Amino acid sequence: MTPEQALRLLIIDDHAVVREGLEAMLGADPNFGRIATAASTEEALPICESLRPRVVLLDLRMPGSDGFNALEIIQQRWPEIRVLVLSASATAAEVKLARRSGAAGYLSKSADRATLLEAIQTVAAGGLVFSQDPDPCPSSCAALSARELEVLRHLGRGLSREELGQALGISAETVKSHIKAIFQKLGVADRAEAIARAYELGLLSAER
Amino acid sequence: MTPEQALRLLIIDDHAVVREGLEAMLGADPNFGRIATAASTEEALPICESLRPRVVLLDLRMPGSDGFNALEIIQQRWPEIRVLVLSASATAAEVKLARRSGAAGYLSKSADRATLLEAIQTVAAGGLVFSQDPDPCPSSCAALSARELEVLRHLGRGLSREELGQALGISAETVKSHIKAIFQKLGVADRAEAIARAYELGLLSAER
DNA sequence: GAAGAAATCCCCCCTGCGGGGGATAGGCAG
DNA sequence: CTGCCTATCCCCCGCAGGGGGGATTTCTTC
Repeated sequence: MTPEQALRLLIIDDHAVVREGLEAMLGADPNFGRIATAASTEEALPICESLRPRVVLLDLRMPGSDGFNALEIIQQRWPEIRVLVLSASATAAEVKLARRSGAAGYLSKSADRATLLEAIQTVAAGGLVFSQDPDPCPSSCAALSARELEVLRHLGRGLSREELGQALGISAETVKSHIKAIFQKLGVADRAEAIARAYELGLLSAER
Repeated sequence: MTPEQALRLLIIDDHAVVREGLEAMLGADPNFGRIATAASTEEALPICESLRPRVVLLDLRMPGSDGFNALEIIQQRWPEIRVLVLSASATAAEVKLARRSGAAGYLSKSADRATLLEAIQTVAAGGLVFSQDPDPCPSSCAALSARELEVLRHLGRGLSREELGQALGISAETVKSHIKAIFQKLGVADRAEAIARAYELGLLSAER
């Protein structure tokens, strides 16, 4: 493989162990050229500009700036960059969202080395890697509407219907309707269970 | 360093990336002897028996069997093994619990290579590593008691006070007391906010 | 042994929550 | 044009949830 064909790679992950680990794993492979690392979105953008990596390995769960944020920015500025999302937990909703946001692939960190290498090659070649969908949604997994998701987030902040209505500029009764719909779609009975389910499904994320 | 002094190590983490990553990082260091890896508690125990590692690197967040589970079992069977806990998020409550469960150290995955190596050396030497507490708890971060944590988990399942009381074999009034204490310690106003805060603090985990 | 925390149980009170039943308007697809 | 979905708003009603007071026992910790 000539140097021109060497695959330039950027790893974005806030965990040093994962960064150095991936670097060590992939650096040994002759297929890869320069491998750069970044611990945050802010750090990553200038590197994208200068290095112009073919593939970016991106961790979605990062404190501060959301991983989705980075994904969208990168896809907007450099559409030719192939983003392979690495995530600790593969929620169906997250995979879907990542796909829609322009990711070329989605891989669990539980994936072994061979799977990872193959996935990188695939996305570098222009392919998609959204193989395994362990789909944690049992049935009737109707997606929440944007409004409902917004209401859900406010529920997690402990707002009452009245407060929530003021926050969104709608009446408390409307809030009630949304909450009712949320309960039905998530198959839960009260707010607490709704929040728990939302975290399990990845609709809400712990890292903020 | 003679072979007898070489530090035998066991890495327990369900993420292949982290496992191979750590192995690659540490394998290069001449201080270490054999390095074994395990993806689960079940896998780890026989390795502990045969390898008798001086240090175990343990990821607390593992699906299926809880990381704490592994920690307690290892400390009970092989008290001489030094367990260094590696976790994605360093919650004060988790650090405390790990310490009480017999861990020799607690390190965030965000720690850099040098910090990690130093931490391993320290715990291997019999020292403790509970250095940095970036303490995500702003103030009055009293740790939840075991009972309160149990109540909290049931809250996330949508149980009423009465149901929860029956589940735990106590009266609904006692449940109320526990919930009250939880609200106070977490600084929240209702169940939904409590669940959200619990996920943010890592008291509850999306991986189950 | 005193102090403290944790776990258990009890009282009153009142507000907000959630279930049930609606209605109206807009948008988008068939 | 006729559904279908979403978002918006309204009513009644009963009870669980949460705030405010307590109390007792056990256990650890100093």
